Amino acid sequence: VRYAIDHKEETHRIIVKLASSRFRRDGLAAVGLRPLMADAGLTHGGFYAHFSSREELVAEAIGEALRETLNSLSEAVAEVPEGEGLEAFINAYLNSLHRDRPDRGCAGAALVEEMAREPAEVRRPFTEGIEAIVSVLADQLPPGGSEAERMNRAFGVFSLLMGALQLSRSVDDAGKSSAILQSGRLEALSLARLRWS
Amino acid sequence: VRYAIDHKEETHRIIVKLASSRFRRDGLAAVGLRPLMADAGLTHGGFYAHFSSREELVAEAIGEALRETLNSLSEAVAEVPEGEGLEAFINAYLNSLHRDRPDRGCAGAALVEEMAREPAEVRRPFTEGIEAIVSVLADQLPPGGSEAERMNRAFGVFSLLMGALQLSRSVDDAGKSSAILQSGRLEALSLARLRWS
DNA sequence: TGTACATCAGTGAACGCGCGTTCACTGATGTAC
DNA sequence: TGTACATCAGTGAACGCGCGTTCACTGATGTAC
Repeated sequence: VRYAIDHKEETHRIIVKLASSRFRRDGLAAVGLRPLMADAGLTHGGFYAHFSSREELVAEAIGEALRETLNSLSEAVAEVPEGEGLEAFINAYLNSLHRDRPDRGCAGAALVEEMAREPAEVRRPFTEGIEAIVSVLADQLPPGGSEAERMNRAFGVFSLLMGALQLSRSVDDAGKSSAILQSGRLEALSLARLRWS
Repeated sequence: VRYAIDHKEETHRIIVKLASSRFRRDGLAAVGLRPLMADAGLTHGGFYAHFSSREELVAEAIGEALRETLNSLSEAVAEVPEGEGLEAFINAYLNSLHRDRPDRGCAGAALVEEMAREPAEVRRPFTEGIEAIVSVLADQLPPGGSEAERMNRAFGVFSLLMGALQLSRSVDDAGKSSAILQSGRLEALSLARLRWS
């Protein structure tokens, strides 16, 4: 079969996007190449025309997932008037829709544990993606503080948001899950608004 | 072979303890029953004399892991004078030793993502274990606030600690990892000491 | 214009491997007589 | 006291299955002549 000039690039892009969703939904370990390629409308043998190994796909998919999250959080912040970006960020991150759709959500919350066991090739795009997201949050903090202080606080608030989202997904009771989301938003906001020391 | 009366119970206990370490270190998915039983000095066939399925082991091991963490955090708090329990808890949770030994550490930080995909049988002991740990933290908060407010704040602080520990394990740079631990301790302490509204 | 050929994204059988689970069997000891 | 037997935690071969990876092959199209 002879294809259009950009056909292969397009296929590559589709596989990465699909993988970034599957990895977030099922975890890195649970995604097989055969079902993945089948979902993309292909057979498994073609995989190695696009990637040298499964690990290369993981690295690309992590980057893609965090880029999506960065974009959607940046949009949520950009949509509201000056000064309301902090609440917009927190509300966009910690809500029941994000809890229920990990496949479209933050790859940090979905994959951070598995990242700890991955080689540098995979951890690098992860680290960069997380830092970019935390930087957006740092920009929404109240004025004041040094750049380092602002990043430290943003990392703290982001850790809280990520941890609370994970707990809301894992707890064995719908009421407890909602309570974690709601109190998480309040506590994150309180910490983010703490005066600079 | 005929064994001592409590021999089987002892073997059962050893398998659960070993599994709780392996699960935390390698993730639920990566632990096979054959290597696990071999580590316990047994062959894989004997597994089903102790557990009806792998899932039953997972549920028991989660409970065991969280009980260990509860005990070690309770001890850390009990060792210091009245009023210093909060700092003791935070410092015991967010440090480089805990970061580097997930197999002996908090099962929340190590397994919360995988819990989200497990059946109720496994999520129940997880939820109970996390609540017990958060209760210990709530008891260390400064006086004031309703019981609900205290638990909400404790959940916020614990989310921060857990998220920061995970990020410190996943980031691709030793300096960044240390910075996350240190700023995490400070931010967690600031949030925990916020006056009650 | 018509024909032969090169291209190359994608196909699918095959590789060795480890997985969870089942089950007929082992064999050292305590018990019954 | 001596012998036959029941117990049962643990053994290890076997089951079907999906995994990541390799590789000889396909076949519709664009290009060369």
